[in-house]
Amino acid sequence: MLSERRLEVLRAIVQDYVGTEEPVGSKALTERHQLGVSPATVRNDMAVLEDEGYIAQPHTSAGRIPTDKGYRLFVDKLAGVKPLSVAERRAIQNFLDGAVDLDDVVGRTVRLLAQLTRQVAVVQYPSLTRSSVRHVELLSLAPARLMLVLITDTGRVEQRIVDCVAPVGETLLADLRARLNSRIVGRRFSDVPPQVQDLPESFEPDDRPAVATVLATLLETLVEEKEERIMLGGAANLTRFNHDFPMTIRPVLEALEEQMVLLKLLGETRDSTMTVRIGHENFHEGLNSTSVVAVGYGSGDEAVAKLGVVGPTRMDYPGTMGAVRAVARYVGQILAES
Amino acid sequence: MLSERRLEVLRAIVQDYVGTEEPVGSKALTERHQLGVSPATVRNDMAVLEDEGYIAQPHTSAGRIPTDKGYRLFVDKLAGVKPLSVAERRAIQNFLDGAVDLDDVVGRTVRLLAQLTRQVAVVQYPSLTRSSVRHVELLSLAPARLMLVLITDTGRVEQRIVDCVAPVGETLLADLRARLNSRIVGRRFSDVPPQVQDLPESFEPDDRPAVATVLATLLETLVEEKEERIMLGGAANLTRFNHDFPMTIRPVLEALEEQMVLLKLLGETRDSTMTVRIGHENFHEGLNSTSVVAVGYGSGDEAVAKLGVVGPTRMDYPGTMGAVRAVARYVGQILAES
DNA sequence: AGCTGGCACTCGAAACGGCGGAGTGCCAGG
DNA sequence: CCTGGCACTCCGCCGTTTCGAGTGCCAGCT
Repeated sequence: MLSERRLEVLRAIVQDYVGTEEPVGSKALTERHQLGVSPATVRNDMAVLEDEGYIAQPHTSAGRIPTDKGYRLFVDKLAGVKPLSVAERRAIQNFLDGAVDLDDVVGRTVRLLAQLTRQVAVVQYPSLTRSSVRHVELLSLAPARLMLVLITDTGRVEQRIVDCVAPVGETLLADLRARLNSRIVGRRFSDVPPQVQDLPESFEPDDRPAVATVLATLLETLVEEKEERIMLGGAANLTRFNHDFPMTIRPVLEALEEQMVLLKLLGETRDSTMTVRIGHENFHEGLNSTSVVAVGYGSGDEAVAKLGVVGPTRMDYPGTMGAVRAVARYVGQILAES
Repeated sequence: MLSERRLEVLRAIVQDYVGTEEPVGSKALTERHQLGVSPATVRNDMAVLEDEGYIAQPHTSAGRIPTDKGYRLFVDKLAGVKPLSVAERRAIQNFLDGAVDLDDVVGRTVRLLAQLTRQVAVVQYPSLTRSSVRHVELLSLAPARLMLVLITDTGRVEQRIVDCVAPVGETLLADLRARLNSRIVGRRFSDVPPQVQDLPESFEPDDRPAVATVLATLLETLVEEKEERIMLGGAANLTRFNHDFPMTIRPVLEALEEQMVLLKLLGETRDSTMTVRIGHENFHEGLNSTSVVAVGYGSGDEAVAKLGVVGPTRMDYPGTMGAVRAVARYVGQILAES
C-alpha cells in the first residue's frame, strides 16, 4: 500500500502533466504544490511510484509521466467528478432545449459535448432493442409495394420498403394496421415477436402471405443490429495534441470511422454507470493512447443508449467526467419530455 | 497564348507534382517525359509559365509547383475525366445495392466515395425543397399532442411533435389526415403552401385552431433550411498529407464540421453539372489549400442534391472527377428504383 | 529565332558537434 | 525518515558545415 504522501505526489504529477503536457520533475512539483517536503524526498517517492508502475520516464534524466496504471489509480481513488458551474449547466439546457426532433437532439448533444470537453464526442442513438413501440404505420406506395414506418417512444423513426408478391387492398391494409398497432403499441421491442407470431392465422388464407411478409420485415427491423447508429463530432479537437500526435492522430481517425469500433468503445455494459477506459484498456490498436469516458442515458431510470468522449489518456478526467455526466442527464430529461 | 509545348510542360509538372508531392525541376521533367527538348529549354518555358502565374517556386532554387491558376488551366484544358475501370464500376454497384433505406444509401455512398478517391467525401441528403410529398401521417400521442410524419418521394422521413391547445378527436384527426393527403400527395414542396392555404376554413370553427397549428408545423418543416442535412466521411484521409499538412489539417477539420460551410462547399448552383473549385476559389479560410469536386445527383434528370469530395489542391483531378461522376450516377439510379 | 550545353550561384535539408540545463540516483548527515 | 549536496546523464537547442538539386544566364550552334 502506498503512503498518503505518495498518493499525493501521484495526484500532483497527474495534474501537472495534464496541465503542461510535459514530463514533470521533482523540483517543479515541490514548487507548484505544498507537499511540505523537499525535492529529494519527492524523488524517493517517485522512485517507488515508478517501481510500482504508476509513472515512467520517457528517457533517463527526464521528468516523469503517469502510466495507464497511474491514471487508473488517479481516477479510481484520487479524483472525484468535478461538477459543472451554474453557467455551464444553464448553457447546456439552453443549447439542448431548441431541438426539434431526435436527429436534432443527438446532433446538438454531440456538438455540445465536443465543445464542453474540447474532445471528440460520441453519441449513440437510442437503441431500438431497448425502446418500445409508439406506432406502426403502413402505407401503400404501389399495388404490391408498401412502406412500413416504425416510430419509437424515443422519437426514432425507421422506415422500410415491403415488396409483396400480390397486390394488397386498402381494406386489408387498414385491417392489418389496426391489428398490428393494437397488439404492439407500448410494447418493448423484445416483447413484440411473441405478440405477433400467430397474427397471419387470424387473416383469410389469401391474405396470409402478405401479412407474413410485412411481419417479417417488421421483425427484421426490430433486431437489426447495424441500426445501432452513432453520431460523432469534434474531430477537429484531435489536432490540439499537435506536438506528438501527428503520428497518432491517423489511426484514431480511422478507428472513429468504424461503427463497430465506436460501439465497442461506448461499452457493452447495459447499465448506466459511468465507465472510464484508459489507454490499453481499449482493446483496439491506435486507441492505445486514448481514453474513453462513457455513460448511459435514458428517459427513465434505465439507459436506452450511451454517450461519451474520446481523448488522449492525458486528459482532465474530473472535468470530463463531470461534463459527460451532466450532458447525459439533460439529454435524458429532454427525451422524457418528448 | 501559350505554345503547345509550354502547355505540355505544365501538364507534366502537374502530373509529376501530384504523383511525388515534391517540387519538380527541369531535369527530372525531361527524364520522366518525352518532351524532346533539353532541360535548359524547359527551364525557359518554366520561366514563362511562372511569369504568367501558372507555377511558382516555394523558394529560390527549388523546383516548381503549380499555382491555383495552373491547376485551373490543367482542369479546364489539359485533362479529361478519367472513366473508372469495369471492376470499379462493378464494385460501386455491389456496394450500393445492399442499402435498405435512405440513411443507408447516403452512408454507403459517403464511405464509397471516400474509399474510391482516398479523400474526404461529402454527401448531401436529397433536399426537401426539391422533393415531393409521398405521404403525410398524423398520430395521436396524447389528447392534445400529435406527431406529424412527412415522407418524401426520395425516401426521406421527417417527424415533428405538434402541441395543440385543445384535445384533438380521432374523427377530426382522420378527417384532417385524409384531406391533407388528398391535397398534397405527389406535389412538390414548393407547391404545397397554396394547396393548403384555405384548408382551415373547410373545417368546423371549433377545429380550426388545431388544423392551423398542424398546418403551421407542416409548412415550417417544408421550408426548414437547416434540414439540408449532410453526411461526411473519410476524414482519416486528411492525414495522408502528413509532411506539410499537420498545420493545415486543423482548420480543414473545423470547417468540415460546420454544416453551413459544407453546404456552400457543394455549391449553390441548382444544376447537376460537375464543378471543381480550386484553392482560393473556395471562399473560406483554411480551405485555401483544398479543392472541391462536386456534382448534383438525382432520381430523374434534375438534381435533388449534391455530393463530392474535398482534397488537397494537389489531387488527381481526372481520377477524382471520374469517381465522383460515376458514384453520382449510380446513386441516382438507386434512388429512382426505390 | 530558338535550342542546347556549360557554368557560377543560391539556398534549403541534413549532418555534425558543442553546450546548457533540467532531472536523476545516491550518500552522508541531521 | 527526511534533507542538502554532488556527480552524472542525456535531451534539446543552436551555430556551423557540407551537399546537392535547381536556377538563371550566356555564348555558341543549327
